[in-house]
Amino acid sequence: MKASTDTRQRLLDSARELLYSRSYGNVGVKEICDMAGVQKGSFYHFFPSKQELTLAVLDEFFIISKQEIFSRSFRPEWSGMKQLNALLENIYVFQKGTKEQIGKTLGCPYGNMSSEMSTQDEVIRQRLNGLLQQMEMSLKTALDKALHEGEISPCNTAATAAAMFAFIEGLMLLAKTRNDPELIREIGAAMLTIRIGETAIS
Amino acid sequence: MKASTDTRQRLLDSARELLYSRSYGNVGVKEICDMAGVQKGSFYHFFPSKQELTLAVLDEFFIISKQEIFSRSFRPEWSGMKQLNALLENIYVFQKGTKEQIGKTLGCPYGNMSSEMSTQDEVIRQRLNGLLQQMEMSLKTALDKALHEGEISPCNTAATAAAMFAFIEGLMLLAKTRNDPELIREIGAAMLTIRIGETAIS
DNA sequence: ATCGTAGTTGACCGATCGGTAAAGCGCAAG
DNA sequence: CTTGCGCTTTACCGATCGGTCAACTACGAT
Repeated sequence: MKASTDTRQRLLDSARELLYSRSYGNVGVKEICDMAGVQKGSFYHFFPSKQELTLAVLDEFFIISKQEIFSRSFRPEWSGMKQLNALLENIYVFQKGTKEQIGKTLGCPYGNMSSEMSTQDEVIRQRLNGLLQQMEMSLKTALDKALHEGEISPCNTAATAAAMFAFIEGLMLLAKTRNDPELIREIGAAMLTIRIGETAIS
Repeated sequence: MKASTDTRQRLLDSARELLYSRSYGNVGVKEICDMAGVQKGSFYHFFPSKQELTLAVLDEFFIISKQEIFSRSFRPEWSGMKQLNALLENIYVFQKGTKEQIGKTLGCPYGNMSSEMSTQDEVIRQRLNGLLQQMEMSLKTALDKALHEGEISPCNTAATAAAMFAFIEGLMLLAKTRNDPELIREIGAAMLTIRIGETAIS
């Protein structure tokens, strides 16, 4: 065939969609191949195993997340708090998008994968943990900015960022369970009230 | 055999352990039967399908949660805020227990199941949603108590309870991803700072 | 003593699982 | 023209999947 070089990419795309909308254990490589229009033997030419495919999907997801969510939220010209607000809004828009497209609120791809696989595949767990830490760091940077610009009073920004990130993950999980992205709008703003180690002066 | 009547219970116990420590899609009914010392045909005498077994496991998990976590947290003689603090502590103790026993932090059984199954099985999703709402209601009751006793200033307790619950779920998910229950201790207290609809007077 | 029934057993179903092997393809470099 | 190679195709592997089935056992009620 001539469609040669994009075969890997089509496999990646199909796998991303299927793994995100379903799960690791409930999606077979046969199904991924069918959606991509690729033979199974060809799959194993590009990926040595389902596990490696999953790691590649995770990495690609991270790139997409940065493009669609993070770069649209953490704009340098915005204040720290405005950045955090934008993050919530962009997450809402993303979740609402999938709901309108396929009728389902899918939640966080990393959180989903972690729930299922963290106890079963140590390599995947560590990859997930690394990606999650990077996102958490983005929150901390925004918080540091907010602190530096006087938007918030002094606190432990590292711990607060971790707590805010936990809140976001839980928020997406609950939105998925209710199959309703509006939950993000309804209670998302509570994230901004989270604080750890606040030195309550004045 | 003579072990007749407890066969169903042994199946339930095995399934609970396996589904919690692994996942739905990665645990087969054969494996559940083996652990329970039960023949597969016998399994289908008690449960019409893997789905029904899962629903039963969820219900039993809820009973256990109430015994091990909720009843030890929401003691009527305690103040609302003390109850919420106790909840965090009991969750920590529980997660730390599994880590010490099997070396892994398993997170929330409902959150795990929801992540994997909410998009694939509507019946399971609804059951999960119902259980989660009940737990959220417990938080609201504690918050109302705290408000009534003057521990906190007026706010939207229903929305605040939902936000606190989201935080807890995210907290357990992150602890699972890091495979470290200590995270619950490190940032768990942030839950108490969450507030929605606070009418900031004075 | 007999019958109904709850429970058990082990074989079996077609389908799918992740993964392998080998042969064949088009194409570019020699 | 030929060789080598990236890629594709097809058939296949043993294992497991969720679920079914009929035969069988043990026991309690009549």
